[in-house]
Amino acid sequence: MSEIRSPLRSGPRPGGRSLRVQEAVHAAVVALIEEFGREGLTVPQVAARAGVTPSTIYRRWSDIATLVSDVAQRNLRIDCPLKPCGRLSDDLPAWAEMYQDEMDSTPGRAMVRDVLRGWDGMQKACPLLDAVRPSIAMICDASSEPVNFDVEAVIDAVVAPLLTRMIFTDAPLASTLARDAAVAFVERHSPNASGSGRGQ
Amino acid sequence: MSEIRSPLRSGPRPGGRSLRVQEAVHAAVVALIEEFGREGLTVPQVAARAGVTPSTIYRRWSDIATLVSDVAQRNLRIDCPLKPCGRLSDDLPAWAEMYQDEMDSTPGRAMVRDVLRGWDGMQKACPLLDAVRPSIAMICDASSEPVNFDVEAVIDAVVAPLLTRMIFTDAPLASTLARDAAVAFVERHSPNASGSGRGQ
DNA sequence: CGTCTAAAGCAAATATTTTGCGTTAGAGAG
DNA sequence: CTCTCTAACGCAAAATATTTGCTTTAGACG
Repeated sequence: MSEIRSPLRSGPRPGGRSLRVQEAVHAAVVALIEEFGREGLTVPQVAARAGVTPSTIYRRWSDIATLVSDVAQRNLRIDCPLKPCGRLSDDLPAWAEMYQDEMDSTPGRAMVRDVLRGWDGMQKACPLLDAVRPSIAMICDASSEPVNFDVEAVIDAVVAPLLTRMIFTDAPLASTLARDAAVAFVERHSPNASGSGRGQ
Repeated sequence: MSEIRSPLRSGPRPGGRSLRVQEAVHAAVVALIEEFGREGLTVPQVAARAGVTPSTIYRRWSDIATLVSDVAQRNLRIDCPLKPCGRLSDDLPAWAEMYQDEMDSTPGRAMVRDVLRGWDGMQKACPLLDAVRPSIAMICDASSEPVNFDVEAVIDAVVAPLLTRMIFTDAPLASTLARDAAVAFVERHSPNASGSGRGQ
């Protein structure tokens, strides 16, 4: 198999001009948000900065919320610069803490907000969970002991409470919220768990 | 202490005209959404139906997303028509199933979407969790056995995974998702739990 | 190199949002 | 009860944003 010329194959006219326009528009959104903030960002502004006409943007993204949501998704890159040591009771809590720090920050929250503004209520809001699975899987794979749970269980136990409380709670999150959840989760699934224990 | 005359005390001019305007506007939003759907709903439309001028709406709510979000919050009334029998292993899963049915329905999802559109990323998106706590507390109170967990733990274990997967997942939810989570949760906290077991 | 078309440009037509200023309802004092 | 005072509303003009019909262009494919 020789190399594929076009890197994308989604739309009918993927390469060339369309791509350039998309990149220019995305770059303009990033630049303008960084410069003036998300508030008051308008399509004509973005169009001017990107060097395209507003109608181009309206036809492709329909409105500013969708566009910003699109950009936010592209830029969600919570890479996991984590070197698993092989012990789940260390690795999972460490990752959880890092993840919380990323998400519960000004840019993290802004990303979630922007992405959610473009959500239609039916299809998923964004590949946020997809972005997280590889990190969790990597940690599980690195475990020296057998793992008796799957990635989805980790999402339910540590990611879900974090996101839910970020979005639907007023008070600032306890800084160890995700870490604690991860610790409890690992404890619960360790082979020599004592059972019942205390709540939470 | 004698009775307070004004039922509201938030704004500087709470009763009378302001209140009438707010009610008319809210009613107009509800009616128009029911009639034509959320798509394409505009401030001028709402204003016309409510019998007020657009500028009134703009000054009070700033934009249609905020207004719709506001309305959605007022109408979130997931009442719990549930008669606890006193056994957590029955009551909690039953409630969880009912809750999922409410939330993962067309109107439920629309409500969450609308509410989230108005979220600013910092303060909580809506009192969704507050609305849920009383139901859980009622079930716990009705339990004939001692309860060794708190309401927040239930939110983390059953509500959070449900909401997170509704929002950040593509595939339709398993209809027993919340129920299963509740069953596992109760099991985990039952006095005679066997411990480790298999994950999820 | 020529054809064919999705996507971009352009500009006129609409629709919306913003704003300044006059008006009104209703709370509170006397 | 009447008077005063002001937050919130109405109105209309101005400023912006959005939609739309038609033309032009880039680039995929034969």
